[in-house]
Amino acid sequence: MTIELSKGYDPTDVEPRWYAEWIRAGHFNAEDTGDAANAYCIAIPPPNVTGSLHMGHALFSTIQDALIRTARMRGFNTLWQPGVDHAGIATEVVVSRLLASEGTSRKELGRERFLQRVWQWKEQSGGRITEQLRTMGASPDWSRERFTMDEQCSRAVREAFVRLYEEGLIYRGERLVNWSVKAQTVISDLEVERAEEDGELFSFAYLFADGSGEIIVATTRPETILGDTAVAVHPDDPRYKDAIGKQLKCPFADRTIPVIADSVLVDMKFGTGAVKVTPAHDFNDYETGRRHSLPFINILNLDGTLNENGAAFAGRDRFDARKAVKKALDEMGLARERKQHRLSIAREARTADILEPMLLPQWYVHAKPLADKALAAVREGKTTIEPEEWVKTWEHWLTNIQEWCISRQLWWGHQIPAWYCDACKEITVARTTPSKCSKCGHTSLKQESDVLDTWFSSALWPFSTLGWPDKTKALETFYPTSVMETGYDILFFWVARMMMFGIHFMGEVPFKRVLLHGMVCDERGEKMSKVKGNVIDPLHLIHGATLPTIVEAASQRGTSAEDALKKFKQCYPSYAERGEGFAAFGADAVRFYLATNPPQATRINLQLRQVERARNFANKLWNATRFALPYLEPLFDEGADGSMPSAAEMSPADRWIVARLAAATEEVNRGLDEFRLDECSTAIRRFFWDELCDWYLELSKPVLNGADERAKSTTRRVLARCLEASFRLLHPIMPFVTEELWQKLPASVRAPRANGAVATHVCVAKFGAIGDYARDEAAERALAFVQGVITAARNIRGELGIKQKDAIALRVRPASDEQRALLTQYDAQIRALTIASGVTIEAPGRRPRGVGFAVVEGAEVIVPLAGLIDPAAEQARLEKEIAKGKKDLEKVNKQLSNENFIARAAVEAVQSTRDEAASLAARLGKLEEALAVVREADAR
RNA sequence: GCGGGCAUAACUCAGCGGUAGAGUGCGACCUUCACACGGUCGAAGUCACAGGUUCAAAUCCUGUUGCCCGCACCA
Repeated sequence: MTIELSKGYDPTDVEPRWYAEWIRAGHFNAEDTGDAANAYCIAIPPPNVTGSLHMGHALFSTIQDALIRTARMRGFNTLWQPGVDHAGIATEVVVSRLLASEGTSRKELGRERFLQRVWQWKEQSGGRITEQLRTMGASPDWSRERFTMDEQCSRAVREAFVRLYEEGLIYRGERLVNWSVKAQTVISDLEVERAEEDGELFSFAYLFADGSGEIIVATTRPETILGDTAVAVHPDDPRYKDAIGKQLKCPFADRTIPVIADSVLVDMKFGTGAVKVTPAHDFNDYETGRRHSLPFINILNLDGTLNENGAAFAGRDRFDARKAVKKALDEMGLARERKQHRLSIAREARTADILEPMLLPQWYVHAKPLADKALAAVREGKTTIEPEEWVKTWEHWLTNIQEWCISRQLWWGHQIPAWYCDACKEITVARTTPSKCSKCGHTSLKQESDVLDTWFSSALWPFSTLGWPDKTKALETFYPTSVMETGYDILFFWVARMMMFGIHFMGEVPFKRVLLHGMVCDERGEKMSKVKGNVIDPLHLIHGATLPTIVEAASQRGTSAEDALKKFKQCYPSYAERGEGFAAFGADAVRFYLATNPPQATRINLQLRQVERARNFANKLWNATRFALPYLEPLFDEGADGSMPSAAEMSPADRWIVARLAAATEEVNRGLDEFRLDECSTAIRRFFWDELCDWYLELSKPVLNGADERAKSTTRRVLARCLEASFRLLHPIMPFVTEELWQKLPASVRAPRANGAVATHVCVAKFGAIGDYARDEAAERALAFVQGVITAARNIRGELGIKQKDAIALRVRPASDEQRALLTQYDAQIRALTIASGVTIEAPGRRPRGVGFAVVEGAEVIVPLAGLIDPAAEQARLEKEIAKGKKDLEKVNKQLSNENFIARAAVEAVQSTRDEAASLAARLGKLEEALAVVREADAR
């Protein structure tokens, strides 16, 4: 039987096939065994139901899938818990837009019909991302997919809310919150996006009520004058000493406000040193208001218009009112100065609406006691955070924890299970809809219309998905989960809150390790956004796309093709200059590329050429296998022995490659355990490409094509085993190509499952473990010599410009019997790889004239140049070598002449330096002798 | 303002106490029967700057400069 592979690897053909096959085989399914010791679990950071795959998802799915696949191959009962969250604001925005396009609105439909509509939208177009994760090769247990709004998660949310309320950790209170007029809801402090923008600082005068003059204050929001309840000055400010305590006239209302002294709010050096105080519409003023017991005057309606406190401006929109107030002050002769001013503006992320601080009753979680426990858990090592740079940030945030506002004025979400009694106004909080008031027994109850923050349900995710509040077998098996892997940017949003709730409700941390990754940015390090026109769709990299398609997807709708292309080229200069689209690089390539980035990087600057490089690596795997398969034919026979040969049977090259495999296996395992996928990918790439392909395959060719059947059999098995082992090591990062190629190998060389049973797929074959293969120092030394001779000869060829077609008559003078034997054994290989007509073993004696010369491990490599090139060219090359050798030797000698070094450095350090000096000196001596010969020849 | 991080080859980044590494890019040569998505050879770095600790510092400490990220402030 002969398996023929096409010349190049085509991921588009391979990837979908294997995904379907894995699912069919049920390999991703976990079991609720109750055996926690053998369980491995990661709860997916649930993507938004509105979302579609972006680079961030591609990154997390690559990392988590690699960890999950490794654990599965190692024989753990592995659960990657999938699901999406309901994304309160985002979903309402999406569906509201849809409704607007249909000429209707949320309000028009009413709560019930609106929610029906959202569910309908969710069924049709929500959760597209879970399909896309399949394209990435992600291997969660899809049979357990959860949604934060499904029955199970909703029950957990109600239970959590009620318990926290009963424990006094949830309360309703009136505080200043960030109100979004456009989104019609409050948002939490964490979700506020601040940016510097240009604005105007407007100054005007407050007149004293007694007519004794004025105080000038400045503001960027003149309409808030209507809510002012004081003007503050610094108590130490001599300018205003007499003003303190006096009353000022409100320009638009029939009331007066006091001048107060406050050293916290007022910076004497800023502006006039006097500040208007609007406690109901500014966070600092709010605190000031509380300190001085000032009245809180709310001037805004929820729709952003001014309310009855807005006097003449009542009913006008906040921004109209601003203009009108300025004009009015102008007309009253109170306006003083206008100047351009940079200020930081708070906006809501989804709608870009300017947020208004407003005084509204909301529900809060009293976070402090929960945060203390989360803090302690990390300090006590119950949960580790990696990379550890983030621990300080974690500590800082949790020690300064703010109350968590959990109510949102949305319809889409978990409606708060609190009921207000019409009769006594008391609040009844209950798991199921109560029939009467818990206080007065009245039956006229109305449920709180607000819903909970999406993060509230997400915070329960690691255990709500496993069946909490019931005591389930799944919880017993998989809680605490093994790892939480996510972007550092949601350390607070999510990780901290999961920790708080996990510890509180489960009595145990929700995960043992927190692994954080960075943000995928464009080539220049800019965050991806449609505004910048630098968004890359991972699916375009996977399936291929033309440049116009890529560019169109990169930018906002409505951007001209020309502009979009210009922006794109700026963001990806090194790639865009080619003017090409993407070939279908495949999910494996995208994964491999993403895995090469170290986890400490807060930014991963997308290098499109590197994705290409990763694709090339897949092709390399393919072609190495394509080369090997015909030679492996005997291993396909019934009952063929595909075992790894014993060391005694193997040649030095065989032992060497197995030793290198052992090293790679070690590095890959270490990399995985230390959350360093970059080191895994480097190690496996180096082993496969630089060692297996560049050396072992080349050295094996003469053996495989030769007549020595025993050597052939050994090499065949070593080669097959190395390929097989490589595919297993690489599988967690490049699942598709490794599965495809592993399946093509003879069954006789394929590893079984971790439990010894036959593995039908590489995705369940035993993962390579440290100790599976033997290190072999003698073989490494031997091959260093053989490779050294070949490299030296190639170097002479290359530097002296010997033509490829010209064979050299290589001569080597070995420094030991071992070297002599290796030269004989690898005669064919050395000839082939250096394009030599022969390798003559040179007896000791005088150096011949007219040769290229090099020293390798004490042996002399001699390349006669007669008839090929002018031997004089060798002089320059030798001089360069000698100069380099002298410099190295000088450095080492200097160190050895330092008495302190000899006396104080570690014994091994001194010895290795001495050895180094000796070998450098010997080498230099030989090179100098060779140079002398060249000069002599030249002089004649 | 407070806190954190980063400065290493043209680019993107590893290395974090014992003679400077990778990939890309660059230059030269090669279509040799796995792969041009390839092969061989080569050029390229006072490891930001200034001090200190050490026998030894890219690596540890201090300071300076320049970037970046949080948090706060910006009337």
